[in-house]
Amino acid sequence: MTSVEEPPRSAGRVRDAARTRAEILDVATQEFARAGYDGARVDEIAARTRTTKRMIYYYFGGKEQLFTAALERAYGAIREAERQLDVEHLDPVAAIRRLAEVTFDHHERHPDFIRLVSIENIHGAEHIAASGKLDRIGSPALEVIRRILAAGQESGLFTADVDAVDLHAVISSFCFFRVANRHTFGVLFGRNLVDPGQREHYRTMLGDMVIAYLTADRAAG
Amino acid sequence: MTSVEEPPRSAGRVRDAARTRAEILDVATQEFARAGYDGARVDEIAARTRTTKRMIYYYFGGKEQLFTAALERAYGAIREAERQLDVEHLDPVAAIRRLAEVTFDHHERHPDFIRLVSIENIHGAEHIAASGKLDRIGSPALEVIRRILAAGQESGLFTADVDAVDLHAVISSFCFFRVANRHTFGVLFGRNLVDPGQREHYRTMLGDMVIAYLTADRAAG
Amino acid sequence: MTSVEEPPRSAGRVRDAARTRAEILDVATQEFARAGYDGARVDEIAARTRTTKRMIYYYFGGKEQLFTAALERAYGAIREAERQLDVEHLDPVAAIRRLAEVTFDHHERHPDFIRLVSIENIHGAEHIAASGKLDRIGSPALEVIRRILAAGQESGLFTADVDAVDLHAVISSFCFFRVANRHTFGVLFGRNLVDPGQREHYRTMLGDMVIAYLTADRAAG
Amino acid sequence: MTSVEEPPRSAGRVRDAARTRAEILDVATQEFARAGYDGARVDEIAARTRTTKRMIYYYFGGKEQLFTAALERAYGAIREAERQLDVEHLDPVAAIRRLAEVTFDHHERHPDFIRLVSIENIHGAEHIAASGKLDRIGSPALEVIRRILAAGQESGLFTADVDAVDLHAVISSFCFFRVANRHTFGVLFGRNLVDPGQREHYRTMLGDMVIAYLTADRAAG
DNA sequence: AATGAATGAGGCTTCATTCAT
DNA sequence: AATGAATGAAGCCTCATTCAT
Repeated sequence: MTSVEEPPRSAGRVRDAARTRAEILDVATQEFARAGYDGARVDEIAARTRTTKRMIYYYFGGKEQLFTAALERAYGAIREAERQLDVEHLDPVAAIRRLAEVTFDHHERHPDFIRLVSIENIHGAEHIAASGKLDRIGSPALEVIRRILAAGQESGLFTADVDAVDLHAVISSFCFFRVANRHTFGVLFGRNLVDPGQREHYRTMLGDMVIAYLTADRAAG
Repeated sequence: MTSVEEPPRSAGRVRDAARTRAEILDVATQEFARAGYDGARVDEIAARTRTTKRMIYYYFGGKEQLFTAALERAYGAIREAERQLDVEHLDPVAAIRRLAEVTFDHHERHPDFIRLVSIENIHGAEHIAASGKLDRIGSPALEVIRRILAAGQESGLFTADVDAVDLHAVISSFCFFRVANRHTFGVLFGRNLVDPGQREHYRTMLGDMVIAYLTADRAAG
Repeated sequence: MTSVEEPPRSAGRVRDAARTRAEILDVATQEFARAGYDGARVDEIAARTRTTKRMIYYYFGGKEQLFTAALERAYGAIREAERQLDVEHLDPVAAIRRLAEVTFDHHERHPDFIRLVSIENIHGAEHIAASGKLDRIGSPALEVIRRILAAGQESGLFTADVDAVDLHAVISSFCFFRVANRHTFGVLFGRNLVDPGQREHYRTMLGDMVIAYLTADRAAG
Repeated sequence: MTSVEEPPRSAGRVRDAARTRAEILDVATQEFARAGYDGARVDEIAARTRTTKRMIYYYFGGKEQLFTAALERAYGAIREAERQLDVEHLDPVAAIRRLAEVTFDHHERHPDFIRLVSIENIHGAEHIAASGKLDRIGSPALEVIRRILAAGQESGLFTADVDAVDLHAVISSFCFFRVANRHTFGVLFGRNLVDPGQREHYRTMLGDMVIAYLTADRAAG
């Protein structure tokens, strides 16, 4: 009755360990995002987990390593999303728009990731600098951008002088700001940047802006 | 006995008090910017001041109020910079470019303000929401943008469908991201967004992009 | 009715602070002596004091500084005892015997001091080395020994080749060992070195030995 | 198939087990000596061993038993050294000097043993008291001392009233103090008691002192 | 108006040990 | 006989704040 498919006898524990690690990482991400690095409470993370505080230290070593692990996982997710990007069949304009939308959507869907990155910047990026996993990892999107820009510039559609990393920065800026600064922006200007009813508006606007920039006749400025 | 010319007897003290307040605020801004709200240490702020920790409580009430005061002062500075903005004599394109540059320059010059805003967003903008001084204060830039957009749209130079707040968000996004996320961006992509040698490049790029967006033929997208 | 003798109004607090410090030091000495540096519990020290654990950190800074302070006070006490030493009027033999007795008595009366010194040696004397108060403080007894030896050697009573520091080491050895190693010695040899009934015996023995050594004809060995 | 010459199948393991035990004991001795009983870390001991922490519990039961085992082995070594003592052919004076030298040399060569004994005394000798192996084991040296004293007293060379255990205490005092308290003594008096260049000096001094004491005319004191 | 002294509450971490095979 | 994974209990310390003039 026990099929060969079944995991070995110790699998239960092993799977539990992996699940526990993942659970800790989930809760830690939320807690760090909620209150910042120093504001986050290891006790609180433990309390919202099926394990104890002790286990956090057993699995991760400490608060700092836990934060780094949460950051690594979050960056892994966006890299994965970018890796899924399939724009080879699209013309340069559509491809860039698609790229902007994927970036937009990922930021929209992962506000905690955005907060983690904000927090990491408050701390001078010390954790990713020391991570080894993230140091100079770049972004799969970059290679895609490079290919699209080359194609667009070759075909004469795009202005020739745009750099891939700069373009990535421009796209990220808007996506990031819209999520990261939504609170102060909302209070200051009375406008909710992440209002679902405005999502399509901003998504289009970003694409429009990038395309306009890439196809503009610089002499016009 | 005391002529009207004479300052009141406590004037020296009063001026000292004002100076002390300002000094505390300076140091607090740096300390909060350095380590985030919870990472900042009241002891550290006091140590780097000519007063004692007790005085911080005497003048501001507590850590939270001190943070709010620092934030209020920082926002006051950028509003002041925007108020200096004199673009009435410029054509819409030049005016928008000028506005973008002023915003760019202010962000460049006040990285601590940027960090304070990042931190405030980590905390859901609770301090400015409760501030009274900042709540819905908006931005002097906004009125300027509205006027420029109206002129540009009327003259047919600008595409008709751009909103002033949205444009402000776009400009702020890039200026903010470049400073706020320079650490993670630097480590991840090996590129220093605030490299002085690239400052003019990015300043121009922002203007180009905004102008391109405003003058674009949307049908092109 | 309140006489001028009375302490100023803030004296109560000040005296309380001094008393509290002293009380903490008393209890800390006992606790460190009881269990060694790492075995000692800050919580336990606090519990046996009229203050809280927090006050220990307020007054001393931490466990390590508390240990150092206890050590400094204990060394201060023996130096004071040695400073009381008045042997100028005695002949060299009686003077040396008196010195040995004072040393013997101080060790006898301060077993906690002995333990503190044992503990400090386990830790490589790092605390006194860093103390500043104790570093190379030497001992008042040393100068006394030097004078006695000089007198004794000059008069021909003492063998000429004995060094003051060496003699101090010899005297201290026995006094220290008798107290510090009484537990293992007792279990191993079934003899209580600090048995009150044997105190005079050991006190005399030490003097006899030292005198014998100082007055011996080395050729005899 | 298995000849009688062959070790039993488990011999390899058994020998390994014995070697592992010895290795653990070596490292434990160093670690306890380094930091005291409570300062020593089971993790550290395990890390410096080819086994795991779990094995320490498997072989010894716990930290306390491990300390006891280390102590037992160290005491076994000095007892063995004393057992090697061959002074039957020497005259009483030479014999006593030889005994003092052997004790001196053993202390010199086993500073970790000295530290273990210091630590054990900090803890009231509770481990050796409970050991069974060490309780009232005395010292082989004692019997030797007794015989030498008897011979020396009988021949009139030695003063009659010296007890063997007392003499053992005197000799041990100096040997022990010189090693155990070298750190505080060094810092306090600026003199290194275990300076190799002074070894012979102190070795001779101890012998001189003991002989002087044993041969002295008590009336002199 | 200004301040030195004191403090309650909670933070992160690490220890020796045992569970479960 | 031997072991990898897990853990309860407690450790030291530091934080923002208030007491009491």
